[in-house]
Amino acid sequence: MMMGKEDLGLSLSLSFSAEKRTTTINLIPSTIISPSQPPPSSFNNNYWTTHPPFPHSSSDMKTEACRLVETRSFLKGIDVNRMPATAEEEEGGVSSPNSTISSLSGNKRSEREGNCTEENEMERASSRGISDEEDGETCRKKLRLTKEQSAVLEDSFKDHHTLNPKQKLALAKRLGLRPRQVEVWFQNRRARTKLKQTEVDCEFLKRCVENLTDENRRLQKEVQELRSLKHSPQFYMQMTPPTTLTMCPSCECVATGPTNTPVNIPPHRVGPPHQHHQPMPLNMWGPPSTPISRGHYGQMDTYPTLARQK
DNA sequence: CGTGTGGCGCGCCTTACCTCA
DNA sequence: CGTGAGGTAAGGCGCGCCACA
Repeated sequence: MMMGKEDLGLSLSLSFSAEKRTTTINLIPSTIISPSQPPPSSFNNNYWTTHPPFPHSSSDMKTEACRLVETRSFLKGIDVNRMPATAEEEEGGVSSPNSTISSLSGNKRSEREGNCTEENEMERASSRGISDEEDGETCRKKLRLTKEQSAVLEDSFKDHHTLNPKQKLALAKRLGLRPRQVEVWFQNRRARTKLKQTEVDCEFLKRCVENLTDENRRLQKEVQELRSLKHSPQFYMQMTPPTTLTMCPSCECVATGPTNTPVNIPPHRVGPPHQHHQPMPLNMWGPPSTPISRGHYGQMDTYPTLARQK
């Protein structure tokens, strides 16, 4: 259901061609995933192909690598995520497709606030060894997931980047978390993933810019050389007037004068006499009358019309 | 069948907390 | 021990989708 939105994001992300998108996507697993972490199976799934990149800070590149380090600290603290009392109640409410979370998010704010102020918070606070006084002051207490919880969530994330209510409930129950916590974790995880994707895409774009700049330089240099060649008298003397040159639009063979005798016939075109189409004038000194794709240019060392004259 | 409404999940941005150097 | 930076759980808000009246 969110795919539409994500697809929209994709179109917003980068104005890549489809090919480039593919290329970018292929870059991801090796760049994003920390060396100690195998690429998640979901990379082949759908996420990367449907999730767009956006420019963000570069700091998040470290996130994944830091995750392992960071989880160290999880074990240091007390397990603050014991199954809250309300979790069971929430599960009990799952009878409709909307289920728990729906009922939770139905009153999202009140639910969150309610959880914060009542027994959940009490339990969380007590599990962290926080006194009641502290607990009463602020309802927002940072909960750190344990290493095991994070690992399970990561595994689950590899399978699917979104959870349906049943999966969420099951996961929450398994981890001893509130469904809302699981939901939040997945939301944040998706955000982190997207951030990293953006980083990769930015790098890719940078390389593209560099390559294009280089190529632009090269082409300008080439134009310079050709211009100087053009003004060389020796060059003129060896040439028939450009206006007499014609090229068959079909086979692209160059013919000179009214005889239409093709010159410079490519080896692969040697064969039965070719019926040339209406010859088109070949202007050697200006740009091609019809745009030529980069790919076409890329196959040649120099400007196409001149290349044929060599 | 088109329309208004409420529920729900998500993305995005932000805040608050936590850990570490 | 204090402090700033970085990471992350969670809050808030808006949006789109869907079911239903």
